Amino acid sequence: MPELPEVETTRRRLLPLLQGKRLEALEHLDPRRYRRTEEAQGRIILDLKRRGKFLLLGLEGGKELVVHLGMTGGFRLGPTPYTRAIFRLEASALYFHDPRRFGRILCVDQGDYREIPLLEAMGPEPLSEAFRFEAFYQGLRASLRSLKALLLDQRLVSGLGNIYADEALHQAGLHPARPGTSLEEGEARRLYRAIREVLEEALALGGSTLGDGAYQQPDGKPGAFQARHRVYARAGLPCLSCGTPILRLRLAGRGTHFCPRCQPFNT
DNA sequence: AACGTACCCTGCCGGC
DNA sequence: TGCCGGCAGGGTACGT
Repeated sequence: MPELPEVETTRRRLLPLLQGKRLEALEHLDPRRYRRTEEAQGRIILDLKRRGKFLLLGLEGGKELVVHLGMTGGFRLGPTPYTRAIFRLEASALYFHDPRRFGRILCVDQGDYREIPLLEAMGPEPLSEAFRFEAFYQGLRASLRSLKALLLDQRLVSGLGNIYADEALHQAGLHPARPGTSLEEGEARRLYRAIREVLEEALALGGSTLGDGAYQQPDGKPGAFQARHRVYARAGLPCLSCGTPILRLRLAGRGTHFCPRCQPFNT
């Protein structure tokens, strides 16, 4: 579920609750998904960073706790029927809520991501200076894969998931099935800009909360960006730009939404 | 190496 | 009403 805007919002809310606190215990009953957590126990939490959709808790003594929320993971201030792990702090606790159990927690030596190849291969942060148009364009041009698949891949650019990939492609006016090799420089430029704009706007609104409200912040607050979705989960509804019904197809194994008029395959 | 597909989990929703 | 298939925002493990 959570993509860059949701994970970054989570990081900002969590930081004041975690920084400088001692992680007295990390309780759970699932050593397969939450690995070596005992190595994190008893350590002071120094900082909380984000890389792509990963949260990175820096711990004293050179350890690091890597957290991925998966599709339905999130932190809560109190227990829920789907609490899978509990972070015990000195005078408080944080509850890791994850109905589908796709989330992962792993304690590593700081910066040692050999067990997490995706984190090692992670592309640049789209809202940072490290995201360079030239490298992005060359990466697109080098692949026959669809734009949708390339945006979800995390290696060309990090942090996009199904929602923001669809929204960025719509804003750029590009058909999600276009192969990377087919992009002209001006089209790639539009996509590059659209990615930054969509993510920035979503971040400013605290991300997206869909349907059952699976995603919310520790204090229970939902995001507000879902009201701004222009294609995602709008199959059959009129395009907000031109009125043509939004289409849905399966691409890179995921539901993909686009406007056939604003995002024609041929340019 | 680079693709696609199945799979991991659980809940919900629509159709019959 | 009840059941069943399909679907869901993430990533990985395979096969080709």
